[in-house]
Amino acid sequence: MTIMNSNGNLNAELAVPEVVIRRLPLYVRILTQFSNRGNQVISSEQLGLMLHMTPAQIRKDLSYFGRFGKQGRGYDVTILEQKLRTILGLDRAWNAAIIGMGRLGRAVVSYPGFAPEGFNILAAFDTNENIVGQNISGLQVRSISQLATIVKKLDIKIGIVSVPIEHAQEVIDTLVKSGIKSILNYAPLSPEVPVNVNVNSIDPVLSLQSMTYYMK
Amino acid sequence: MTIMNSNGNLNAELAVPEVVIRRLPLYVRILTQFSNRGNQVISSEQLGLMLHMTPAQIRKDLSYFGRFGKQGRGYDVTILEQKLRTILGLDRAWNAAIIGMGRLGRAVVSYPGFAPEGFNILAAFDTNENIVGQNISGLQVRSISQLATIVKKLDIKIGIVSVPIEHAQEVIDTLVKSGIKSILNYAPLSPEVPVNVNVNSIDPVLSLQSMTYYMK
DNA sequence: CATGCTTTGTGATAAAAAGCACTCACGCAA
DNA sequence: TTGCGTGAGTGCTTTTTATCACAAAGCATG
Repeated sequence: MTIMNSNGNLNAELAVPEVVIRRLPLYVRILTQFSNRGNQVISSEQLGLMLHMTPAQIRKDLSYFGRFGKQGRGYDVTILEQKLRTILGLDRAWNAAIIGMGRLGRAVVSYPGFAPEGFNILAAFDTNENIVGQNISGLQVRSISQLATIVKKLDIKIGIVSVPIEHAQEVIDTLVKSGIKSILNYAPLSPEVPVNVNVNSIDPVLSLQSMTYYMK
Repeated sequence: MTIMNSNGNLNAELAVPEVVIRRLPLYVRILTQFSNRGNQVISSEQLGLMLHMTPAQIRKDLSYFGRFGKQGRGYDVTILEQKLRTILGLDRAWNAAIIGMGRLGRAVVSYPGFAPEGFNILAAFDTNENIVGQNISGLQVRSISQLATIVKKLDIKIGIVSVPIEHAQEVIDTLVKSGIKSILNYAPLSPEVPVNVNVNSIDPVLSLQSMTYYMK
């Protein structure tokens, strides 16, 4: 992609702030809803109302990637959705593997929200020999020793970590060694990873623990 | 609490930024680990290493609430942990109710991470008459029509929403009407709530959708 | 095809957050 | 006791993020 920066220099790809990237999926979600309701055009004001943000912020965010709107009119819902999906890499499917098939892991693989968005959990792993070999939600649980092989064979790009905290860092190291660059982590720790690896942690307890501050 | 601000005015309680509040539970977590390993003192540098943040930021964050450290030495692990727990309101237990006892709701109530941190899910609700009356993980599922009554009776302060997106806003409205001020939301939407109500959403799909941006 | 209304895209400005760097308190050792 | 090394607390600076406000573009209407 070629982007012109404010000095007029070509090919000086300006880094898009991570906060902006984290908001794009929200826009995609609203656009999908809007298009399902049959709307063809949406304004930054409408988007802002639905997401509780200012229209200016939405326009700024979008302006990092191009000019998608029409003055006096707004954005074409379908086109903008498609553009954002392409920018985010959501115009294709992504294969994932999950490590840790205890209660949490079982819940994650049975969660019906991933597949419709193109995230396919194709392999499940565990260290516990009692669990290895079991069939859970259509997935044959494999030994973690096979991770690297399967990652290559099935073109897996995302690792989902749902092991107890004691094993989490070790499992993450194994994922990194297998070439995984994106990790969704359910264990309550701040893992150590190389800079070129992306970890995103899901931690409902942290959410609760900050909410209580305001409950007095 | 009495705080002196930079102008020397007393009782001018300065608002603590929300980002700071969201980081405090991370500090608590590390302090607990540290104290379990038998360490008595920790420095902002050590904390920063474990959490991948600068020592200066940690000291700044803590300085919103008081002076807890000793120069040349660091922070007393136990004392700091206790102070932060008190600040966050974690020196007591909090009762929660969950609404939506489908697959996701079942996973949430069986998650063993809440109770040890003092978050007790004392009641479960659903709209589906086939589910109401069932006993799930020791909880008798009740009809949503009883929500307000039970919230009062059991002193419930937190609502956990694990219903499908179609019912989420409606359920959240019901929680708000019952006097709930803190909501942990698992449904993929940005809910509409009054300003005095706090919603925190857990959304693994959004995490994945922003990670894919960097996977190219 | 002019006029008015709407809404984008974006420099400029403001606000918020993070980081720097220095002073001074504390502990320890000689 | 004095001197040294360490690390907290904090004013100041820098960086990042959000908001403002306005020119220009598009559409509708007569």
